[in-house]
Amino acid sequence: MAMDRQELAELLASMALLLELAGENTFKIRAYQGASRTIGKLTEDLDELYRSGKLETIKGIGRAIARHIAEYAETGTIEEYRQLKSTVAPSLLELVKIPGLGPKKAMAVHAALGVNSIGELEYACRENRLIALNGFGEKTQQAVLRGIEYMKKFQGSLLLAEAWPLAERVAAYLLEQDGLTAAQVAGEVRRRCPTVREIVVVVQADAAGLAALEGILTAMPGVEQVTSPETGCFAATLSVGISLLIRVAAVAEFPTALCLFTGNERHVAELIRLAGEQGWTLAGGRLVTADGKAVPVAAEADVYRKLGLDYPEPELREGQDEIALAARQRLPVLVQPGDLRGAFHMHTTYSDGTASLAAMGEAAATRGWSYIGITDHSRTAVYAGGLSLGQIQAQRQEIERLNANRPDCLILAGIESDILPDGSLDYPDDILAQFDFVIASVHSAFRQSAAEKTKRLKKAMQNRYVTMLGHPTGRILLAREEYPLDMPEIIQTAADTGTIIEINASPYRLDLDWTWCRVAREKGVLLSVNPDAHGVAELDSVVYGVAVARKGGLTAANLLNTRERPEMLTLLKRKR
DNA sequence: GCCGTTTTCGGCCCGACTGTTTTCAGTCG
Repeated sequence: MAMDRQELAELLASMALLLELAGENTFKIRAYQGASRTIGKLTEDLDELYRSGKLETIKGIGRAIARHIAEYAETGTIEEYRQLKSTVAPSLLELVKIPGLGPKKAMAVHAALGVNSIGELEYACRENRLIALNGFGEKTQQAVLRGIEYMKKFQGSLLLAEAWPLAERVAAYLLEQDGLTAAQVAGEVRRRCPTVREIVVVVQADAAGLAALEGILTAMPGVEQVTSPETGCFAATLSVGISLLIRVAAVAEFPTALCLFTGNERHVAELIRLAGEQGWTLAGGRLVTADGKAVPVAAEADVYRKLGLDYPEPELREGQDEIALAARQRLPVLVQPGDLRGAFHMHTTYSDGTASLAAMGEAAATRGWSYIGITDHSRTAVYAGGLSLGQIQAQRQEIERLNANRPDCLILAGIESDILPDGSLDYPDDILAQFDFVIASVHSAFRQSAAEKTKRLKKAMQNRYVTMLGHPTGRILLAREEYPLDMPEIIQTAADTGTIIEINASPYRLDLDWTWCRVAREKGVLLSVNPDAHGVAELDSVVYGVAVARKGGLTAANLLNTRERPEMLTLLKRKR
């Protein structure tokens, strides 16, 4: 059986963290970190290297780590990892997740104060006990408290990319049970919200199915504490930490119930108000006329039709202007994943990606794309292996070779250039001019004021070689707040300068947020759904970016990478 | 733990930022 290169890389990285928490020497830790990176980015066949006994020819892999890899190849695990894990206090692994608390400080509070959990750490802060420790002070204690607050805020939420497949699994599981004849995901997941607090599934059940449901849920893997707050409704906590809500509908009521449990509160209130205007009631899975007759509803779209509305896609049902648009037959025709002709913003083994340039091109072609834009990191991003001037040349030459051999998917040579604190880029214009396109992104000096940051981004967009603005707000969902920014002014500048704004489709970012998409659209700003892929599989993140675009009411015409190749190439050059 | 030799140990990778410090350690990207 072939080795899972990514899993092995993660295993080695975990060993590095465990060694750090075990107080091992820095250089040993670095060796494991380096080996992890090397394995993650390896382009040669790892199994072949193992079979031929050549693991140690890889730079950064010596005798000890080669032995670990061999063990992994044979057994799928590494014994020393298991031992390390058993010697390091599990609470330390919890504590290092707090932003601002690294391994050293986590070890200090654990060793000196006996802190064994995040809760205990918070208590110790409130008791003012951290400031007594060496290297700690008032500000560090405050920072730790802020970090804890921040973590708490995100407890009970999952990324869409985690919640979506989970919700679909729950629905599929329920559908297999006797007496349950339909099950569909509703709520935040169906609306494709970037983060999800509650999974909602609407099931259609007969009387027997309803009676059995509590037992079915209790027996479901990953479910804790099932309650039934009202008839036809079951609530549970999932072991992943978010809640699950099951809404039961009778056969004739399923489509209406699905509608009522998909839209957000404002959307549904608006529907109920519209029904009320004609003396009807909309509740409990039924639409009832003034004289008490149930309006027949065979599908969700019928609910809207009976109320005089076009069908709004679930993503739009956020109680913005979608009802008004639906009433005037003015809903946008939302972009779909199949509309994409290619993608920009992806990394290769030249910087911090895990797949080679050739592999990314191959993967794009198998997805039916007719172009991709490679953007490795620029030289300021030393931590991410940013490209030197020499590497830029080498990469361009390789791209030209690949393009000569593979005309179906054109590879464009781009760069993700860092926007420096003063708004200039980290290559001079004559270098930038050599790229087919440039994505400009912020990766440093996050703590500027809103005014400084806005000025910084505006200056970058005013550079004629900056084709796109990358992840505009810098947020990491459930981990890092977006930095303060005058977003309307940023969007206006994009419009004025012809800069394309990225919808970063990484499920950890989804940045630009969907709420700004409509503003961009109204200003005539072109957007691009960019996977920000660091490996082949992450190219499929575009699905999440398309979800953002759809939620923001965008059509295929609002996006760059829905265009056929010639038009796309023209648009890339329009600032130059 | 890895590397590279001037063959058997000594050095190993970056820069900004912050906070706790009198000269540096820890964290982060």
